[in-house]
Amino acid sequence: MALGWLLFGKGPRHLTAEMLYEEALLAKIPLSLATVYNTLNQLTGAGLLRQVSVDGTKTYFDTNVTEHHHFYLENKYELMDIPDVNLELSKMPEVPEGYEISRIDMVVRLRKRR
Amino acid sequence: MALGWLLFGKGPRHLTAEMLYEEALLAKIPLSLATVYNTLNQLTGAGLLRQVSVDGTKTYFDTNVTEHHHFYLENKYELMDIPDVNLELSKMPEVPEGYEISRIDMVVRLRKRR
DNA sequence: TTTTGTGCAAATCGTTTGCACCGTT
DNA sequence: AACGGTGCAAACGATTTGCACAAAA
Repeated sequence: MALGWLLFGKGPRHLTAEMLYEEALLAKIPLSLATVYNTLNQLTGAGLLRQVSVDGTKTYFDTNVTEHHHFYLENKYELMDIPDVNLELSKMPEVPEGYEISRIDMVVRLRKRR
Repeated sequence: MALGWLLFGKGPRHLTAEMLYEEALLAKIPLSLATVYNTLNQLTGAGLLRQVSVDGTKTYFDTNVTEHHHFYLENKYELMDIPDVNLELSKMPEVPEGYEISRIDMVVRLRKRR
């Protein structure tokens, strides 16, 4: 419950288990990292969170479960929703026989311009 | 060297460190998993392989380093290049101030049609 | 007393690192 | 004798699991 408030209490967010764990400690909610993981997984299973995989290390959880894509700021290791809704594919790839699309994950990786 | 032959000896491939390790053992090339990882990382650094992150667990390495996207067969945990080259974005999202696009990773997740 | 829910210590698993070994200069 | 390259045992970090404890039935 307490984690739910932290997660959904202030707008859309992208966080890792570690980040939420730190927030919980700051908010004087005593729990272990394992509990944070288990909670995040349960919420994901219930369709309240969406997992976003960016680079194989940390897993991000997104409180925005609508269909959308992400910017990844490589310098800050930070995710942002891509605001432009009508960013669309001009042409869907033809899907192999016997399969259907389950989800499209797009990550636009951004680096600081020098 | 031996790993190079396995990797590039027979067409474009998508494999994990573990998969290449198994192949090496079958080919009677005695080495450790750590060596496979180190070799894959060196080849990636040299621009001969491309890392593809699909779901946060295993990391895939792709021998095709040209710009392209992937299908992910969820039932077989298998990657495929998306053949249709002209799968393009109709509209590039406007990138936040001070940033430029470093790379776009798109994974179209496929499930078996029932 | 049994059953159900909750939290976490310890285990697991993919990956990286420090260092020992060996051939070369 | 010093140097450079190679391979791997052991360490590491993110995540999962089995189980102990507690509250409810």
